[in-house]
Order: sequence, then C-alpha cells, then structure tokens
Amino acid sequence: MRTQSRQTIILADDHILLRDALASLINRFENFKVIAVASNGTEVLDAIKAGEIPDIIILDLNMPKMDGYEVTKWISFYHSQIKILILTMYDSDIALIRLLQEGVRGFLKKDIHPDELRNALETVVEHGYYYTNSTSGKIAALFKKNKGETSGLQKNTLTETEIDFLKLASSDMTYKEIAMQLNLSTRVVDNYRETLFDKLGVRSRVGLAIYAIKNGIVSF
Amino acid sequence: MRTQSRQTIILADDHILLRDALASLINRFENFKVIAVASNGTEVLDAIKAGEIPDIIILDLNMPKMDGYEVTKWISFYHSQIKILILTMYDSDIALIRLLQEGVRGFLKKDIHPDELRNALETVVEHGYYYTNSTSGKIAALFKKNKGETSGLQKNTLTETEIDFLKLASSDMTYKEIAMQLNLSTRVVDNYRETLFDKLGVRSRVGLAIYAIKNGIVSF
DNA sequence: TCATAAAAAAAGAAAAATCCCCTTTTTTAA
DNA sequence: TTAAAAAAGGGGATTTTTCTTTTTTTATGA
Repeated sequence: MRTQSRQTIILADDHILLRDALASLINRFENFKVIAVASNGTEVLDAIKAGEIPDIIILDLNMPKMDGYEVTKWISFYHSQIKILILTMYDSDIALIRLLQEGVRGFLKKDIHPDELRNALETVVEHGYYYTNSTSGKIAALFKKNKGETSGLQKNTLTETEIDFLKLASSDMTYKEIAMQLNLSTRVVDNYRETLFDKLGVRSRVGLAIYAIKNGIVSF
Repeated sequence: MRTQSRQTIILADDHILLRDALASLINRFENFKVIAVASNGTEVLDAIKAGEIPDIIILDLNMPKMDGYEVTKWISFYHSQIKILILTMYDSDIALIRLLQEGVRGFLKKDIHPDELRNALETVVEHGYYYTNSTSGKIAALFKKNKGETSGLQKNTLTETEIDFLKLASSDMTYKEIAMQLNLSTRVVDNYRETLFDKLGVRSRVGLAIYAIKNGIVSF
C-alpha cells in the first residue's frame, strides 16, 4: 500500500439506495473511506464548507438543486486538489469535454463492476486520473482533425448559451417561448437550433432532447 | 417472524453497481436472501427456467433485451405466485396501470431509504402488496370519474399500439418514417399523436418523449 | 495596430413537418 | 343492437426545418 491512511471520499447521488449501497461497498475497500454522502450539489458544498475536505469526490451528474457540473466548477475553483470522479449513466460526449475542461479526473459508468470501481479509485490515487479505453478513445478522436475541417474540439464544445438553450429545448415549450425566456429573438434561437443540429448530428428537436438526456445536460 | 426460512429474491437491474450493492444490503436483512441477480430480462427467465423459483422478483423497468414489463407479463402467466416489485426512477402513471394490470405488487423508487426497502419487502410478504401513499393516491384518482366524463382509467390506459407509437415518437424519426415502420398510414399516426397529446396532457412531441422516459416506456 | 480570416450572430424565404379541429368508417364490447 | 372506442381521414393553421446570405464580433499574425 502506498498511503499510510485511508483515502477519504465524499459521495453524491440523489438515488439514496445506490449511494448508500455504494458507500458500504467502498468502505469495505481497505484503503478508502466514505466520510460523507450527499443527495444534491449543495449538500456537497455544505460538507466541504464545514471542513470535511476529502481526497476524492464521486459525483452524480443529474442531481436536484445543483448538478454535478456546477459542483465540479466550484470545487476546481476553491479546492482544486480534490479529485473528482463523475458517476454517469451514459457515455457522455459534450458533457465529457465540459467536465474535462473543469479538471474532472475520470468517469464511472453506473453499470461498472464493483472490482472495476476499486481499480478506478486506486488508479486515481496513483496516477491522478482514471480513463477507460472508451473515454481515452473519445478524447483522442476529438483532437483528430477531419480533413482540414474544424477539429472535433471546436465542433463538440458547446457554449454556455447553447447549453441553456438545449436545456429548454428538451421541454414541452415552443421555440417562441424559449426565445422569450432567454430574452432572445426567435430568429437567434433558430440559429442555436441549427448550430446544434449540425454539431450533435441530429435532425429534430426530439433528437436534441435525447442528446441532452444522454449527456446529463438535463434529467427528468 | 412469520416465516420459518428466508424469503428468496431475484434481483434484476442493468446497473451492476446498484444491483450488487442492493443485493448485499438485502442479504443483511435476516429474513430475505437474494438467490440470483440479472442484468436483463432474459437472464431472469433463464434463472427461473433453470429452477430458481424465488418468492419475490425485484425488477428494473428499463433493461436491455427484455424490459421489466415484458418480464412481468411472462412471470404473471407462468408463475403468478411470484410477487413482483418494480424498481423505478420516476413516479409512473401509465406504466403503473399497465403493470398493475399484469399483477405487479408494488413500486420502489430508486431514491428510497434502505429502511423503507426493508419495510417494503416485509409488507409484500405479509400483505401481498406494497403501495406507498403516492401510489395509492394515484390508483384512487384513476377510479374517480371527473364530472361524468370518461374515467381516469380509460383516459390513462394506453393500448399496445399507442405504446409502440410512443416508443418511436421518442426518437429522431419523422412521423412519416414512424408510419412506415408501423405499417400504418401517416394519417393514422396523426391520430395516435392527437390521442396521446390529449391523454398525456402534453402539447408537443418533446412532451411525448419526456412522458415516455418518465414512465419507463423508453430509455436511452 | 491594422488587416484579414474565421467564427458567431442575425435573418429572409420557402419547403416540410407538425399540430389542430372535425367527420366518417370500422371494430369491439356490453 | 347499441354504445363506445379505435382507426382512418380532410383540410388548413402553425411551427419547424432547410438553405442561403448578410452583418457583426473575435482572434491572430504581419
């Protein structure tokens, strides 16, 4: 073992059943210890502000009040030494890039095997990062320019406004209502839609919504 | 304790982490024992066909290969004495009715507290059913006729074709493509859409898709 | 610092798809 | 046999989507 004491972990997921079960699983690993659990982003911040500074935070992306992305931004600003692992249902893509930019150290799919979880935690402690082949492949693909065109990175990075729009597009609202809510003209909203259709490779609003769900940008 | 031996359980969820964690939690309850786990519907059937007949099956609704609803139908046909509990992310509604019609004994939301899980299991053994207040309320509401109109039951029951349509409507396809896939004219598909808009209280296709997700009719 | 290229923002116009209201026919159930 | 629900459809208003062009902003290197 490389460390004297156990690595401390904060675990955040609004599915209490999964979260608590995960906590007891991790506590059985001899060099890891869950020091706090949370059901949403603000609870994570509360724990940290109360002095519970962990080595690692495992974060669900879809949480009420404050989602995984917002927590990540806060942590990487105030406590950049804390290593963040994202617990996700799907293979992200756009979400992956946003999170990597904020310094996330790895991704754990929820259908992972318990042994792999242990391996992930150990890898993060040892190397600072944990990327599965699939994640690394995606990252590599993003840097590969396709035929002198815009690189994957540009093509796959969404601006904050685009993400705001995407969230609203994944609802029962009309584009007119979305425009009103965002204080934009309907025509500008049209452009966001067109850009995203192209960037995300979809052909309809439902396609946008599906994309947003799969990438943890919205949840229901 | 009312039973001599432990109640046997089969647990099916494609999120291995949750499933295994749940299994170890349940195994710590002294009168319950998980005798098999599964990642999809067919694995459940395989276990039962191999002679592992449990007292209770806990089923995730969204699984690859064969979903919770299909498993429920099979079980209630061939082994109706097995009690089925549905593990769900959301409060269902239409899904709830379909499942009740097939004889499901209760619903467990994934953000349930571990203590409540134990209570749910004990209630099912003792009374045969486990309904939370929220579930019971929904059931009651369905039987209440609103001003001599069609009862909630009729209004909220979806036909098999409607569900097939709903699944396809929650994709990037156009209605024309959906019609082709279902071997129906585009006009008929139009009718399904209108009926569902009305039944489900939504005003756009995205609304339909959101509904389908929340009710476990589709998953991504 | 200025020129220039490259994105991003904004928009016109038309085609296509979606949505709405209402009627008729067919099937199913009581 | 009759009522109710499901299936099918007509026609038109509205919204969404596509294609194209113009303007504005941003970034970068000479």
